[in-house]
Amino acid sequence: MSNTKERNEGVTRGERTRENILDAAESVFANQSYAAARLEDVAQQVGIKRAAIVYYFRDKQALFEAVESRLFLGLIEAVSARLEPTENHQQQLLALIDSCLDFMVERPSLARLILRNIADVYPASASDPVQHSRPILEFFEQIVTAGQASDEFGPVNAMQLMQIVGGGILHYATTEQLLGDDHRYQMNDAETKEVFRDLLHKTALNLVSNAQSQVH
Amino acid sequence: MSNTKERNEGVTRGERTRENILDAAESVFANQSYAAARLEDVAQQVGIKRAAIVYYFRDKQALFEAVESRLFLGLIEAVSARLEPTENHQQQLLALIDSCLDFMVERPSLARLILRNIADVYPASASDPVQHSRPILEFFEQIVTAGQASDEFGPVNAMQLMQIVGGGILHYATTEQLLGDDHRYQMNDAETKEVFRDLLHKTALNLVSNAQSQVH
DNA sequence: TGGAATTTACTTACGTGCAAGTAGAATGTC
DNA sequence: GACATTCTACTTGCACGTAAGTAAATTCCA
Repeated sequence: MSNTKERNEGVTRGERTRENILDAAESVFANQSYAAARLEDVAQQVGIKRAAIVYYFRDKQALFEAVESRLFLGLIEAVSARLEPTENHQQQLLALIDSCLDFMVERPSLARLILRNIADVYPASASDPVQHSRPILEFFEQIVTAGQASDEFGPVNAMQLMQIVGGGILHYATTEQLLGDDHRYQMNDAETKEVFRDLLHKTALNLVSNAQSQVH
Repeated sequence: MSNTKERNEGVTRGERTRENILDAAESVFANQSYAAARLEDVAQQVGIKRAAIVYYFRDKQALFEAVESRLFLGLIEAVSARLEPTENHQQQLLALIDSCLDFMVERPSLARLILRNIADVYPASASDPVQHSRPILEFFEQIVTAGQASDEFGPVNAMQLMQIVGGGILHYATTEQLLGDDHRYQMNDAETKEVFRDLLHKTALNLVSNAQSQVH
């Protein structure tokens, strides 16, 4: 009753192994490119032999896609849960930003996969490189469009706004160890994260505001 | 006189080949990860055999680092040229942003390499993943710090500001073909680029402004 | 209920292909 | 003719995929 092994109701050993493989593969595929990632490392992290992976996933490609799907589904679920439709488009926009930020900070593997998908002209996954991101893009666009229709937002280009806000989130979630000893931060630290969240909010609200640009 | 081949004053055949290899390698390394990139493709683009590459670059690694250095040096040069020191930190900040945006749009290969460097926990290049980016980071930080010292800027975190602005630039320069048929844009199109530049300016100025955050 | 049949969950071992690297020959150029 | 440049032909090694084997768990059935 006390330890985890005994209270996994109806979860077979195989199902656990499968999850373990996915977890390991997530970190392996996040930390290096698809081509550089080795199934040997995945197996080693799980504590099984490489060939055993094939028992659960047809090949490297299938494993990768399973990892990708699981991550994106998690994101979409997390975002949807926080997007209870409101009349207030401003709050929806901020909720979308918040949920993305929180999820990426929680599972930076996804941020890394997305960076790679963007950088790769021939992505590791399927033919359509944004098939998984699309729902998020659409959330974003719908909110902005709706906000503009109700005259709550000014005429900003939704995709450009997303490039700035989304770019910020992705980089916040991936450059933790990268900025040199003097600027290293902990993306998970509550204080740090809230400061960054405020910057994102400020940016988003400023860019969708109806006020005339102060530039020029 | 008219074509480029004829007016390379004192540039030997070998030097031209070397440049051609670098050009080809730049596109090959930009479009896919280091591990996925094939020297065969580089050679083919140049119109030589793979072994000939070795005559100029010791191995794949050396070629990659040459490509990386050339790109970063180009950026640093372009940025420096536009950063004539002024009293006005605000204009310096905008000049830095402008020069980065222009360079990335001109040579999106660099943007892709940077995205990979960020995503990779074990980057393709040397041990220090930001060795090449550092000068830019420092420009950025110095400008913000100086602006704050002179009370021109408010107390924003320089690195977080950079994550947002820099993230925006990198994504603008790399997602041209990615946003689906409905949102495809041309990053080089003057009009489109100016609109995006304004968003970046607006964002940067808003975030460094002394005004109290409107959020909360 | 206990032994046989079957399935689950792996391991060991091998084949295969691809891309990098290497050596030396051939060709071009001044 | 000598040096620079490029090619042909080969070796090496790695990582994937695949096939065959096995122990332990589960199910079947008299």
